[in-house]
Amino acid sequence: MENTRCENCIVRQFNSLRAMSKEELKRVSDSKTTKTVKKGEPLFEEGDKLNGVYCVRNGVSKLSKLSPNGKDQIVKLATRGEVMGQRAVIAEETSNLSAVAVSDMEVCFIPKDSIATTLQKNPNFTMEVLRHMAHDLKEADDVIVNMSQKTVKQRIAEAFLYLKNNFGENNEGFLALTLSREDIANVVGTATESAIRIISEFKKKGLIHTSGKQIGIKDERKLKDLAQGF
Amino acid sequence: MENTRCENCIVRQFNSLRAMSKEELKRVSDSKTTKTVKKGEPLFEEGDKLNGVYCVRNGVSKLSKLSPNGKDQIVKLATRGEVMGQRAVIAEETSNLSAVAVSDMEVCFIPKDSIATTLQKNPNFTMEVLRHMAHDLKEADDVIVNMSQKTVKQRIAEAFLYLKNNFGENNEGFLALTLSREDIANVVGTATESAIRIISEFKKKGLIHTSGKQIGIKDERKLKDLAQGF
DNA sequence: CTCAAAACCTGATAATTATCATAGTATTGC
DNA sequence: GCAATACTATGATAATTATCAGGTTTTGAG
Repeated sequence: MENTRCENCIVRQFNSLRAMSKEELKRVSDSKTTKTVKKGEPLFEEGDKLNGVYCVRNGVSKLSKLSPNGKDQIVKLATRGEVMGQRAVIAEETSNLSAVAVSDMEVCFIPKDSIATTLQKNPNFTMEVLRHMAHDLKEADDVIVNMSQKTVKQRIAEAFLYLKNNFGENNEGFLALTLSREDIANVVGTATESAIRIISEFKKKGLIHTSGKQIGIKDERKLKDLAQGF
Repeated sequence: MENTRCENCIVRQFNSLRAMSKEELKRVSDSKTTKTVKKGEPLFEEGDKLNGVYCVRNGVSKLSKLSPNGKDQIVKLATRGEVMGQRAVIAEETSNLSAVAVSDMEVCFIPKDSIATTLQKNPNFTMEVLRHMAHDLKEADDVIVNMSQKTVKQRIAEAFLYLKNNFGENNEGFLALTLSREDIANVVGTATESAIRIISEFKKKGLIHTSGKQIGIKDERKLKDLAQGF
């Protein structure tokens, strides 16, 4: 694998690393390692002590947490440009989430030392990280409200719209990110069978079209209305 | 109202203001204003532009978000030492949450300027804020999992345990923080009637005792088991 | 290619939760 | 003190969601 320098990495534009100085970036670049992770493989597990953060260059990872009843709740999908493990490294705690690739990925592992020293010395960088975390926190609040106040049907409609907005569609009109039915159920927090049933219903009503695992949005207007509760 | 100086305020130990220098603290103290807020009164509303943060000296506030179906979801209860509005001020966004007092409160309003300048100049303070936000984010993840994977019964059991652990009991063995049934329902994300029904059931089973609005924990062991799903 | 495992799908049923209706019980303002 | 108002409580019922059980289809390893 060619070892692209962080200085030239486009992905950096999307995350807090853009607030680093040339020298800081150089140090990060020298200490980082690039890995490929196949779909289905874990990056880290809940409870792991993380020695650094993972910057996503390509692909998507699900961040999930095991609930006492044995089900996995997907809390977030991390894509190109996102930095995973930041929270745990900053709080100096073990990870509260597991990360598993849902598509083939290319990630850069950045040891925590180079992050920690920059955090102490470059207030711009620290502020940038802070802003990102503030954004994540707001999103988490939104998820809490959705989970507790919307029906499964509404949440699934919303999930499809989210997938379209964040990962786009391929040239056949299907969502570019294909999740298994089980993963969809774990995003919205329901039983796999319930998710499948609602997907079938959406298909029957002409809101979506499917082909195997693939799902495409057919009537975005109606899906949006449904997500809002009409 | 006597205007206690931040320098001497014990509450400061619990939040990020403890990372401020003497001079910074002095500036904050000079610019802050102290307010009392009666139970039921709002501190700010969802969508408000906040010109500063609120540091809780006494009392408790609910932080909630209106869902499209018209129900209010309580996302967090902020108590002594907590700083409200931090997220919005840092992200330079309007507040995504409303804050309403659930008991009589005493809060200090700190204009954002004195916060912002300290954020830029004192990396220790920024890091401290970052650590607090990292903690909040983890808690939010936990709430998401609870909301989506646990039953209403489990969530109510958990809420009572949470109230005991975080706000304690009075000398008659009741939870020190008394919430209305509606607020309990809004914490847990269910209909008020459902919450009341389950509270009655818990009482009948000897898990709790009640007197008017007041609730006391009687069998903590069983409540814990229930919250875990046994 | 083949076949076993995994994923998907549907039906029947049970459990959970929301909604509506109604009545009792506190609280509060005048 | 009393009426208006808000809060608490419970029943009846409907809607939502989970679970179990069975198929079918897809996938991937050998």
